[in-house]
Amino acid sequence: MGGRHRAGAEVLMVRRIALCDVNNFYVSCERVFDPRLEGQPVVVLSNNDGCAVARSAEAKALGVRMGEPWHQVGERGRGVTALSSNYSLYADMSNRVMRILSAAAPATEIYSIDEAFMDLTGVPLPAAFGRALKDRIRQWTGLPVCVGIGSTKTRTKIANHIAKTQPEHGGVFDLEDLSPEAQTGLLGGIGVGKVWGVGRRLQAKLQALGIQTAADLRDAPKALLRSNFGVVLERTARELGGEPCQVLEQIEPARQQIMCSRSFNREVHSYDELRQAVLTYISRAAEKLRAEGSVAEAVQVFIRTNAFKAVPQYARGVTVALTGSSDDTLTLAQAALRGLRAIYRPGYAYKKAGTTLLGLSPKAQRQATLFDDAAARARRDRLNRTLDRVNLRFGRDALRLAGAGGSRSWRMQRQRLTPAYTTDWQALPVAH
DNA sequence: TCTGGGGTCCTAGGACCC
DNA sequence: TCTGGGGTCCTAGGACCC
Repeated sequence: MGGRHRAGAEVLMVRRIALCDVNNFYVSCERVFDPRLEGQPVVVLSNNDGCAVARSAEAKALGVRMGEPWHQVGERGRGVTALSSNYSLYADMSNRVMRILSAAAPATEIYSIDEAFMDLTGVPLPAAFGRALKDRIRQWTGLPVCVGIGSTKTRTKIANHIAKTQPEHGGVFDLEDLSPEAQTGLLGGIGVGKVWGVGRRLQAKLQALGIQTAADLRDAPKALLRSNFGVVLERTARELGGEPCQVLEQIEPARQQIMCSRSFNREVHSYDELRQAVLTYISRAAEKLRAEGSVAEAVQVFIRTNAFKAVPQYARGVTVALTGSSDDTLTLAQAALRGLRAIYRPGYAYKKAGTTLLGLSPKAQRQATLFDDAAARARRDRLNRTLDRVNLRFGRDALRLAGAGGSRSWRMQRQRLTPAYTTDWQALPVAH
């Protein structure tokens, strides 16, 4: 075979992307370690056991909605097992899945805790590849996944939706296997709100313009989409038609901010308790910052009352710039407290607080400031490393700032927490 | 009454995602 | 009684500069 033919074949090679995601991820993780939950209605709740953030098929069938506050579910929740979210378990299971995917595909983009895009361009039988992958993940981790295949990320998302909702495909669906007419028929049966990148607001506006289905969006005039909604939705429509606008991001881009925020389990009034919370959150954010080898140039703090309650409302945030970038817990904590003092007002019932680190850059490139004291900085680095090591070994917050408080009765509740089966020796499951 | 044009930077707000 | 947390990108508008 001559070189010219080879080149021709490459030009004709069709772009093919797969999206693999775990079904009802948090619930499925819990089921791996407690098989009695199999076939039962199960939900996993958000922090403070607030909302349903993952639902088994049985729970969905009972009418438990995504993001619904658990206390509002009422009768529909009868017989449903509700669990607190166990993030160390989910993160560990996620790593196992992602390792398998990365080893199997030529290129992978980890998109979220439970899904990844894979470049299958050049893979001869994409659907067969998807089925083999699905079986392997089930066998090696116990988790059920679905695989969608298409020529763009947005089409891949559609294909994944089909794989999940139409069981006859066995959990793997390749949109490109269909004829153009069949594709149009299929997209015509999918509501525009199901398209990746179309949320509730856009859905309502699009419907008002007569754009009801994924096919309608694909075929809508690009100029209209551009002028009414902007460039993002225009790209989504192009992707639906098979024109790639989003590439596979193989290298994880550096994060731009690190946030740590929590709702309290009760209302908090005093500055003292808010200070405890803010110091706890900024410590955690600083830990994440150091773990990824970055420094921050500003700290943002916010506090707010309960927006769901008819009480006097107050919500404010402030950004405090540092003199030079830092990853030092004490420096960041001082900045956070300066911000908190500026925004705190007595007389309100606070429900939530948070801190964000902004202006991140790699520590290796940190600019020295005029008042840099290299020796003091080195001592502080050692202190922070010790802090991180102790907390890794003895559990989060084993060593913490004095102002972060002892009892911390405002902390979030997780009353239905399952054991950290895979990341804590004390919690290893026992085989009988 | 008339009152440039264009660039950059920053922030706030709105939309989305999982 | 009880309503999550952590991110991204885009746009509009104001400040400022030449």
